[in-house]
Amino acid sequence: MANQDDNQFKKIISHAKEYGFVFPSSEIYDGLAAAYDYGQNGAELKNNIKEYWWKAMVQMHEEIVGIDASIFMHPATWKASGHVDAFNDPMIDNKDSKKRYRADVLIEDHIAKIEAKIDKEVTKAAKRFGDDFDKEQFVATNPRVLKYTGQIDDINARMKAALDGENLNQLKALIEELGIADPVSGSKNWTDVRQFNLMFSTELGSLADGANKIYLRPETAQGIFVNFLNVQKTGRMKIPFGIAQIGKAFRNEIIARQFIFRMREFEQMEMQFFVKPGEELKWYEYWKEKRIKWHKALGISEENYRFHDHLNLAHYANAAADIEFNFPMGFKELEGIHSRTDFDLKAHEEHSGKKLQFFDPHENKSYVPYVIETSIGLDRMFLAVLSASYVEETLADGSERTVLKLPVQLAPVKVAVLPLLKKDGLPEKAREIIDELKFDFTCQYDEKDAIGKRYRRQDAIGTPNCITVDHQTLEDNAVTIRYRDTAEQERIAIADLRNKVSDLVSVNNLLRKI
RNA sequence: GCGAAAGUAGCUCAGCUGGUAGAGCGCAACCUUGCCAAGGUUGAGGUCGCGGGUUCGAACCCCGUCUUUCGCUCCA
Repeated sequence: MANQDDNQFKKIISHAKEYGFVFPSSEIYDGLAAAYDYGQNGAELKNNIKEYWWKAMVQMHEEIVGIDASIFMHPATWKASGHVDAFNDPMIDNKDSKKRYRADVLIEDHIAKIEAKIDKEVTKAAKRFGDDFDKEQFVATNPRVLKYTGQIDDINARMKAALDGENLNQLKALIEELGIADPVSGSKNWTDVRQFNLMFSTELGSLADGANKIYLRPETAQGIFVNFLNVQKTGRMKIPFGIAQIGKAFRNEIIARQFIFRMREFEQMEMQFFVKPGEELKWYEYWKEKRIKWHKALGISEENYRFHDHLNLAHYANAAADIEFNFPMGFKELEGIHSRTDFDLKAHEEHSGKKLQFFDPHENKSYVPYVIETSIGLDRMFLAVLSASYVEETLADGSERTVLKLPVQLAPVKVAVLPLLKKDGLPEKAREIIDELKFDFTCQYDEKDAIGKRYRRQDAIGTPNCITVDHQTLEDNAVTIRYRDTAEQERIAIADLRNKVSDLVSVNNLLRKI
């Protein structure tokens, strides 16, 4: 099964390249790992996904507005958000098992073992002393326990010193000195400790003297939080309200893999919804519901989606769920809906010294709003749509075709206009039709090769409607419209084309379902 | 970063025990063609990933190197 899925994934990737959806980056220079470029059809599809999201979130909600924040942000932003510390993990590899660990976690696990020994002493003693047992006194006086607690304090102090001083050699020395072995292989054959900083840094200003180090944002959310006051004041926004944003983010992933699923440069579509404290879980449920509806409106088979509720919550969250999608490599996270409490705004208050609060006239008091975040990976959404649409099917006559059954509203090309023959004025008539339709739809003209071949070419890029001009068209101003999924045909007056196609492919159809 | 596999035309690949490149599809032009990957003619396109070595001679043998893909941590 895994093999077949793997195969399917490969086919989708090469189809994406062959038909101008996704190219490996800088390919003429042998490419750059895990960086990809969207081609002529990919860019259209991506834009259509963005449009669908933006309209569903911003246009359809009067209480939500959209912004477009800078990728560069003041370095203090990332102190406040916790990224400078939390995204700075010292890693170490075991050379025998090839497993990678966080160095501090290894040491903490070692400490936990010592703590377990203390517990054992306590349990033993409790048994021995019976009812008279005073645990606190025992722990404070028993020489063996004291020895253990002394060890723990010592290790903690040295680990803290090494981490604070970013002294990776000290960390490794500590691991070796404690005789920590890989839990998998039991081996003590370690590599050096290396720092994996998940944020990309660069220098602001042309002089790289090191004083002006800034980061490329690792998430778009902070651009929203730092503009909370600006938007609230200038837009006269009342709680509850939301701020939406689509934009690039950058993470120096150790392993960026699986096509466009995990890239170091990626695009997010995020919305932060500010609510009254105490009402966050109500809104959390509301947005979970809303967001899954957004997905399901696309008509992609529903068993491809599932919720995954987080049990272990991040320090800033009090509820979190992922919408997972059945990608070619299995169910993986596509979107996150998180109740982020007031963690971010509070942190920015502390670091900036500005009051990031909302004055509630009904309660006659100010408070820091709580935040519900919806955050979807645009590239992942693209991959979800693409992989769910890719179909190889056998037609009634036994011939095969590869067709992208994209949600028609997202298709890169909405209409292909094809003269049945490349003569007798049919091409001219086809051009006339395009010149009229191009104001409303992305169109493509094709006169090369036999008609069947042209249909298949359009199938391969997911064009929902093919319009064929024949000799009769010149007499009665009617054409044949052929539908992608069924290959069925219908005769229709040219004058009715615009409305007909619009009814079929308008994003409004999706928005009304949410 | 570590381990494994692979790099020949736009794509998929062939190329024998070393004798300096081929097929199918695709692409372009013309002819033919009345609706689901039709036929014909012609053409464009490759210093065989890169560097070195062995040899009279290397796509092929040897060494190195680069890149990509897949596994190991995390996440949108």
